[in-house]
Parts: sequence; structure tokens; C-alpha cells
Amino acid sequence: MNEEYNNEDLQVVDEEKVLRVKSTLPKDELIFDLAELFKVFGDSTRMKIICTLLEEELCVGDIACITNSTPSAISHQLRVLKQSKLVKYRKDGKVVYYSLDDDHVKQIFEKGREHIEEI
Amino acid sequence: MNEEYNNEDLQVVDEEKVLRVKSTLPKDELIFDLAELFKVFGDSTRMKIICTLLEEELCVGDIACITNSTPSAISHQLRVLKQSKLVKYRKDGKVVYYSLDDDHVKQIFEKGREHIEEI
DNA sequence: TGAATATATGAACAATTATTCATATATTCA
DNA sequence: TGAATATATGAATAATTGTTCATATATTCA
Repeated sequence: MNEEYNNEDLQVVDEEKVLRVKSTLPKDELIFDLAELFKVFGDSTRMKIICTLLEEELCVGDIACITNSTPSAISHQLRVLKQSKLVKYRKDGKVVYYSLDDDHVKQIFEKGREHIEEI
Repeated sequence: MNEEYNNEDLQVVDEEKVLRVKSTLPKDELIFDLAELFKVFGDSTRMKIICTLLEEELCVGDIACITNSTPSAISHQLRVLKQSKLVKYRKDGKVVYYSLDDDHVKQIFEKGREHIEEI
């Protein structure tokens, strides 16, 4: 943000409107968290991982195989998905199985798909 | 993607599963488009713009004022939102009014908020 | 215990991108 | 017509980020 810029330079078209909308805005923190959440969906590799996990629980190696990626790249991205509470995991010996954490992922995915397909 | 890496190096844990999930994956193009769509939601400035437009139609200058940003930055980001068909606009003289293009934006926003707030 | 395997992770590099600044375009109105 | 205003946009810069590579950790099993 340009620290020099002062919005008072603007001739606001509708000052009342501006004040009203400003007062209804969610807290900056929520807006930031929402952006961070959608950022996680905003990468092809992670979106592919999500698509595989929509089907069933899978281990890292299998996800890598299905998505034509490397286990390392997948592991890095699973970490991101984990941090956003989008996936959970269970360990079984050497193998770590990942699955979607809750139904929001599927719902967000579906809403996105609806938007894409209705254009 | 590492072109050298060959997934045949992996000892796939469950080959049948891999083939089954692989066959149900959406086309690469849809996955890519979905990631591109969510990428648009994945920026604080754009998320703020979306929040303002959830309330009502607004012109560029008013959005800039409400979000404490510059008209230039807002205009750049509105372009991105426009390209994803998330916002539409109408001109009225010098002023351009932007609004959300359809209800998907609100729905995606709400699903995201639900996820955030239920953690 | 030691080799093999699955996954995780840190550092580096390359690519993407948001903002700024300068400027261009479009519109109004005196 | 020309000044003022609203918006748009291109280029440059700074910051973020995804992948790779090397390596570390954890687990199994011979």
C-alpha cells in the first residue's frame, strides 16, 4: 500500500454509501484468513490432491503416482493442506494415509465447479 | 515438474486403488480452471473488494476508499475479478459501477467463512 | 542391527504476481 | 474546446511461492 496516498484526495461519489459499507465489512483478520484459505485451493497441484482425496483416503506415494508428481512435491503440498485443516492423516507403519478433514472442502470444490461450468 | 522422475520408481501401495482414482479424476483443464478461480479469491485486496460488493454496487473510487487502497490498485484487481466473471460493471458517465456477477461468489465466500469459523 | 522403504523438510532457484508510478483514455461541464 | 475527474493500463520492482535436490527421520523386516 502506498503510504503517501491519501483517500481524501478522492471525491467520493457517495459518502454515505461508503460509510455504510465500511461499517459492515468483516474484520481484517477474517478477510485475511479467507484469502489464505482460498490461496490453498488456488494451485493446480493442491487442487489435484484434493480431487484424489474426494474419492478416498490415499497415501503420499499413491497421490504422487495418480497426479504424476513426486512424493516430495506432494508431501510439501500436503503440509500446506494440513495447516489449513483441509486434510487429516493417519499413520500405518511407514505409510501415512491422508483424507479430507471435513465436508467444507467438497462443498467449496463443488461451488467452484458450478461457477466454472456455468460460464 | 521433474521430467526425470519416473513414478515407476515408486512401489505403489495399492495399484488397483491408484487406477480407480486416476480414472475418476476430472480433466486437467477443469482442475486448472478451478485452481485459477480460487487463486482469484486468494488475495486480501480482492477478498476485500468482494466483501464490499457483497453489500452493494460500488464505483472504483468508493471501493478504494472503503478498502484503504488506491484507485489504481483496485482497478487492476477488478480487472482480474472481471476476467473470472466474478464481477460485472455498468458505466454511468465517468463512473463505472461494479457488482457481483452471480450468486456463486457469495456461496463460495460463505463456505469459506464456515470453514474458517468452525476451526 | 542394518538395509530398504515411505515420508518429511530445508535451502535454492525460477516463476508468478500485487503494488506503485507514470501515463493514457473517456467523460463531463464551464 | 479545454480543464477536471474517473478509470484503465503498461512497466518496473519487490515479495511470495512451488518444485527440485539433497538429506533427515521413521518404520519394517531380514
